[in-house]
Amino acid sequence: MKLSDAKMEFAQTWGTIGSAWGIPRSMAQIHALLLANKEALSTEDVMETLQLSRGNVNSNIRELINWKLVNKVHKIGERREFFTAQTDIMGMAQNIVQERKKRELEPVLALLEELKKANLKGEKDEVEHFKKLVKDLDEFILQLDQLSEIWLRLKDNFFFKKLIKSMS
Amino acid sequence: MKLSDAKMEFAQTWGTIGSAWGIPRSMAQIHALLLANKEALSTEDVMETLQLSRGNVNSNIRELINWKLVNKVHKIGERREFFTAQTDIMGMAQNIVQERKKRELEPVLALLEELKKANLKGEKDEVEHFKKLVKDLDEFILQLDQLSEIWLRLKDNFFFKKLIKSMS
DNA sequence: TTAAACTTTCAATAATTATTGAAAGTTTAA
DNA sequence: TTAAACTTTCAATAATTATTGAAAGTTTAA
Repeated sequence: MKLSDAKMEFAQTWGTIGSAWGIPRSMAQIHALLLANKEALSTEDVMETLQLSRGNVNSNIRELINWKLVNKVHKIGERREFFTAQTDIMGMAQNIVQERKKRELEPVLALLEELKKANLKGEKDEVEHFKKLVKDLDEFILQLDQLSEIWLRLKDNFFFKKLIKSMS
Repeated sequence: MKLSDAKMEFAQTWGTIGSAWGIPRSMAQIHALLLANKEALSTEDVMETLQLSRGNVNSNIRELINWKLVNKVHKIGERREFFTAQTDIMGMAQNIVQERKKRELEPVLALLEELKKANLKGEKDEVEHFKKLVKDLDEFILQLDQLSEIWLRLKDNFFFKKLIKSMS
């Protein structure tokens, strides 16, 4: 199998998975392509390989940079910019989790806060049920936060890793 | 604030969050509505409250049942079926994780397996880089599995919870 | 059986989201 | 300065995904 074919297949699959998780297909593809290449690529390289338009590649790369998944690289003697993906996979996952937390967890927390404060008018049983739901969701999100702490530890704490394993 | 308004707002927000995570908006809305209601609701109830068509509500409820997030309820003396959401939030999260694992993790594993076996032809450095990527992703997925183990423990192991906390 | 009550399916359509690519903007070298 | 090299923007359009609702299917009670 040719390396370039392997790269393409990887980019394709990554794209499909990504779009199942609400990440734009071409953003995921570009990310995969940069992950798969040791050398930094230019916008033009990416356009050609993945058959995407300039605008698309340009804005998706910028978005990937926002997510801290991709870095700019300056090559001496070259005008245009090149890009590489963060190769530390655990760090990558960390960044994705952080970004999504910021984007999606915060609105939920705001809503829960509002609903907790509200003085709800309605049938007693139903009000109780709803209040419990809000409380449970709040606890749930707290646990998510705890879990992301563990995740951070797993990344670089070998002892902790072993501990987890031994408890399984 | 009227309880019914709180419910609607909750359903709306849940729908928005859901769709950011690749879950169809109306599926998430229906789920939220059922979560918010103590009493089981009929297809008709949901249609009316969320202003959705019969077909939409019907198939999304079936999908929610597939995900084990919603249960059928038979009311005596009633022909039609009623539905409630699983109220155990941790169990709910568990089910969501499991379902997505099945749907999206498995295809990645299959791809990685294939790429690991492949005899890649190409420039040495680049091949090495790519092989490392495949290996790293494999390890990463292993860790995700471990994490889901921890998640299971967090759900009902108070001691373990404390342990984690004490290490923070 | 039958017919009313209810559920499911699925082709047509609407709504949303991603993509294009030309034009405008910016940077650099000379 | 200028003009070539490069990047960014954004309105138009394409592609995808969700939704509708009527028709077909199924179940139940009598």
